[in-house]
Amino acid sequence: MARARLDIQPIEEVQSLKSRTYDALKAAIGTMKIYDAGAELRLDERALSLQFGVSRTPLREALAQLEQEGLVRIAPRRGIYIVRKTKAEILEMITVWAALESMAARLVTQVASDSQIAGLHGLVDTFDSADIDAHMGEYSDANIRFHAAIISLSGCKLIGDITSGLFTHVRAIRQRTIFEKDRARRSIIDHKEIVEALEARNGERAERLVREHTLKLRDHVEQFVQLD
Amino acid sequence: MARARLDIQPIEEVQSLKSRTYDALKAAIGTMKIYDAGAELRLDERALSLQFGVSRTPLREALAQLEQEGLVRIAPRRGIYIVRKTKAEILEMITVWAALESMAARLVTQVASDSQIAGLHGLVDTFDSADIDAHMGEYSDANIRFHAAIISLSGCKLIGDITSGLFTHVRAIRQRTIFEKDRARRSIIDHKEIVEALEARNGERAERLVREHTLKLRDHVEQFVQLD
DNA sequence: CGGTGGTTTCTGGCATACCATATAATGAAA
DNA sequence: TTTCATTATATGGTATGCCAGAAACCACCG
Repeated sequence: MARARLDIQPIEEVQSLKSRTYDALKAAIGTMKIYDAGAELRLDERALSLQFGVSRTPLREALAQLEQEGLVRIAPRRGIYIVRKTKAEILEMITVWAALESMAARLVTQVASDSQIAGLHGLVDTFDSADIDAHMGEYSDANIRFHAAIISLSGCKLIGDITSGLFTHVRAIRQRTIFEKDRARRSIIDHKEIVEALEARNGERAERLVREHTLKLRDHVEQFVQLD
Repeated sequence: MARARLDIQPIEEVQSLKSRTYDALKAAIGTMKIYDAGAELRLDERALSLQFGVSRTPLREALAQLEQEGLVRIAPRRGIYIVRKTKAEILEMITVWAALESMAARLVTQVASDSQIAGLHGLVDTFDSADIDAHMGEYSDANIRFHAAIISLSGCKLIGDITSGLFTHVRAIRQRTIFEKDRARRSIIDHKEIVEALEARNGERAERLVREHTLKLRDHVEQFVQLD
């Protein structure tokens, strides 16, 4: 089977400066703590073009895309500002997330293979209510991957695209979300129920569980996260 | 009370060329029959900049936004092409639409006023199964407005934004969808049921009805619309 | 001391010129 | 006549300069 063959590497495709600037800017904004009090939300075209070492043209095209995506707001002759989402907007994003991921769960019961669904256990069973306290960080990652896995297994690329776009915005708020032990514990229970429903190919139930699970997060953020 | 005063008009805010070019391009692409056989999908920057009477810079920024939105694809040094969505992508869009509008329906039962919901009757009761045949065009419009109204009444701006983005793409396919009398007739029945569920403040039922209604469209497109 | 009008500066908007590469056209060699 | 290498051209990518509007600054006047 294994013949000697050329290991063809994809040609080193040097992306355009616009595209690379877009990625760099998006990453920079993503890691910035834009919700901190003294955060500098203003961007300076000329300064950025110096920092990135590119001219203003590709930079502006990248900014135009970020504006389209809702990450920055360009005020003509006044400045370019990183957009701070309001609490209401964050809540809307979580609501949309709930709608999309619950639909994804429904799709999973229709299109995913048994082995794919079984793979979800690896992201859930590892954690026990008992030792959650010590492994909160790991759990947080596994939590994200669990939801990403459901969306991925749904086979619907568009749901993945939209939710990843939402995640870009919500991520900034995430560091402000306090992960209480109790919430994590109940979250694990929810996840196990969701996996059960998926395995049973019960689309209605899986959809409902995912929706309610995410709407719990919505209510939690509404109640406990302060932004404005 | 009424003193003589200057009737101040808001200054006519001239939008930027980038923004106006964006709108013009989007409209132009939207009205173009891009799924017809001999459709010219290639765009020429220089030609467009002449037609619009603007330089390439704002035009390119507008194109960058349209690329972000998925309406065009920019191939470096090869050309700019209007994106033809595949059938699979269209189906995904309708699926996402179903997820979002069903969530919107749920929200309507929670936040909309009785009078707002009652207003939906105007978009439904007008049509009778009997005279659908004669007023297919009108019905088609009312149909769109009905769904838009639900999304609007949900109060969730984000759902509106995303669905309007989807509509931009689906609209192009719409002209290929044959509106059979039978589908329209059943569609009206569905709508009436949806309004009933909304009036009863039955979130679960409204959500399910809207989801199933839109998934019917999905199945119909999957079965009868040929694209590729 | 406060406010008003003018001036400077800062900042994004736009036009233009040039660059690099992909593709087409051309022509010479087999 | 066909093929392949060379050249020309077309097309998007990038850099740069100038423009106009907005904000900041400042000096003058009340």
